[in-house]
This record gives sequence, structure tokens and C-alpha cells, in this order.
Amino acid sequence: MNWLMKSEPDAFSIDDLKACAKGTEPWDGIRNYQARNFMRDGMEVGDRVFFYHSNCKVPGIVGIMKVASTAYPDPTQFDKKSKYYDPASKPEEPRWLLVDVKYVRHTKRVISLTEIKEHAEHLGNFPLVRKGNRLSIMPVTDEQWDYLIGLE
DNA sequence: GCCAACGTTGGC
DNA sequence: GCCAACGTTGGC
Repeated sequence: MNWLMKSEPDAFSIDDLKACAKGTEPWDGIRNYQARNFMRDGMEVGDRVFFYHSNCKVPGIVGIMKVASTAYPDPTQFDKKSKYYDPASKPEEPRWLLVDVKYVRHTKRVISLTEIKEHAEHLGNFPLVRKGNRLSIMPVTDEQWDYLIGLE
């Protein structure tokens, strides 16, 4: 399966990911059950992922990465100092998960949300272009992936 | 179990 | 900064 994962570039951008010394980075802070379930039930090591910049000047797809681990508990949920701390989550029964991701490349240019919307009729039922969409992790079909990368 | 209030996301 | 959409919480 292929995926799209959103991040606010002010918090964590594609450039931040590229600069990671280890090459992989835990995608922490996901606090949405649907997104968590995609990571837990859908993601496999090696899956392709679009890196999407949200809540910024030009929201859109800015790069490609790969899933580098299966889902495991997000340590920030137990860290009182983290903004992702969740007092309701217990270590013996973690509520939130994450996966590691690995930088692959920047797209040649930003494939903006505006542009993606113009092609919505070719993308089937793509959550990103649905009204009121707030899903931070979503599956991308092979057809959608090829179409979007064709816009690059 | 309903639903109003509240908080968050994220485009604009 | 505004606000629509929508998920979550909590009173009843």
C-alpha cells in the first residue's frame, strides 16, 4: 500500500527529515484513531509515502519517503513534558502508535493542494480533496499514486 | 446513549 | 487570524 502523511513544516518539514542523521525518524504525535489504525493495520516496511506539508503557505506534496518500521508505541504519550502527553494512556496498554519513516527524495516541485484539487476527478475518492478533510494519514491507491507523481 | 460544548485541524 | 468541519468529552 501507499500512503500520504501530513506534517506542519513549522513543526517537522521534509528538510528536517532529510537532515536526520540516522536516516529514519519516528513519526510521533499522531492522536487520531483512524490514522493510528492505518499505521497499525495497514503499513508495512517499504511502503511508499507522500510527505505533505499542511497548515502553511503552499500546502501540498513535497516529497517521498518510505515506511521504515512496523507500528510500535509512541513514547511521547508517556512523556509528561511532551505536548503529545496523554495521561489516559498506560504503558501496559499504549493507546498511540507510530512508525519510523525514511527520507527518499524531494519531489521535483511542490504538488500543491490547489493543483491536486483541479485533478480531483482523476483521483476517485481521495480523502485529501474531500471537504472538511482532517485525516493526517491516508491510504493512496496505486492509481492515485501514479497520477499524482505524473503531475510532478 | 444523546447531544451540547469544546478543542483541534487546516485551508484560506 | 478567521472559521468550517468534525472528533471528543462529559453532563444528564
